[in-house]
Amino acid sequence: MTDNKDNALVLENFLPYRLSYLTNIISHQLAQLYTTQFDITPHEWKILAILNRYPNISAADAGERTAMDKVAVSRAVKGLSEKSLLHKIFSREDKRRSVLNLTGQGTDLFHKIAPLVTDYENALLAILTKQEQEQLSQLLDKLTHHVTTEKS
Amino acid sequence: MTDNKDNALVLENFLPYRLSYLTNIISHQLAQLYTTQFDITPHEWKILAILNRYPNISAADAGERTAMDKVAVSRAVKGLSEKSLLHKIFSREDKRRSVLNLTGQGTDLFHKIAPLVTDYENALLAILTKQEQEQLSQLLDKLTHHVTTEKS
DNA sequence: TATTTATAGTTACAAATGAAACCTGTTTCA
DNA sequence: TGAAACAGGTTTCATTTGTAACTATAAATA
Repeated sequence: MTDNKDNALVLENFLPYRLSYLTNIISHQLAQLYTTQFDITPHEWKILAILNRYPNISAADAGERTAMDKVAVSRAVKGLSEKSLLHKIFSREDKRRSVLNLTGQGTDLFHKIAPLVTDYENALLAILTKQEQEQLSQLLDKLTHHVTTEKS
Repeated sequence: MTDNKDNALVLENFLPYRLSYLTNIISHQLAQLYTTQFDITPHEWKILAILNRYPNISAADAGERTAMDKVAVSRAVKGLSEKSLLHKIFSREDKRRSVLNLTGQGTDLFHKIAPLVTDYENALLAILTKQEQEQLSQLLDKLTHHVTTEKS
């Protein structure tokens, strides 16, 4: 597969670059939606969202589901906890393992932010046809599956 | 089991999240390809690639083409320069403006790294049909155009 | 049981990043 | 002209992030 003449590498046509360019803009715009109005970081928002969806999970579980590393999770949990947005205890069966839950305030905040980000997503999707949305979803699945299962 | 009546925000279905997840993995794998073997950062690699393609451009031009901010460009240029991979002069017409070029060593390094990253891209694309590759390209264009023209 | 190995989470330190201040040189325009 | 505004690039400083070391539990094994 190394049959390329390598000056075929043109950054603006290069798939990883194009993906990264798009993603960075979207992530930044999305973060703007809540960092400006609410005192919460993107990492904290992820944890807030995953705990709304899956209560009672551990920090490790949350990291698994959000693809965040454990240090980032630990810091986000600490931040949310200090703002009284989540409640942490340790499991009685396994005292190493945390059990995380949103507080009432945390749930309230989630419900304030969620419409903002879903509106943003909807605006994005609205420029695609139903068929294109489906294509995009399948392409992302296919690529994600590839890069997560392939080993170097 | 999935009690999510309040709204539709489910992280694992959320387009910006899925995009970001995929992109982060790809960026990381890609960086591994050259950071382990060569003493060069991702920012430096971007500048190396863009200068191979467009010699004699300024730092501002390079930033424009790579979507890097000027501080990141400045540091990458400094790093490459210290490794004798690029040569910087200032324009005679406008002494503020830099004129950047790869050195012989810089060009050599580019030609070592380029096949690695294009092979990676090809392996990614190989799991898609020609038609899917075309779809992906069009979808990225459409989304990118939308998020860059819409004012935030 | 005692010893080692592994897991969950935190902390410490170093490197990367971003925002703003800071040159220096160029343009604008009264 | 000459002050003000602007543009290209660099530096500074505070924040974020990632890697590795560390604490404490739990599981494996011998």
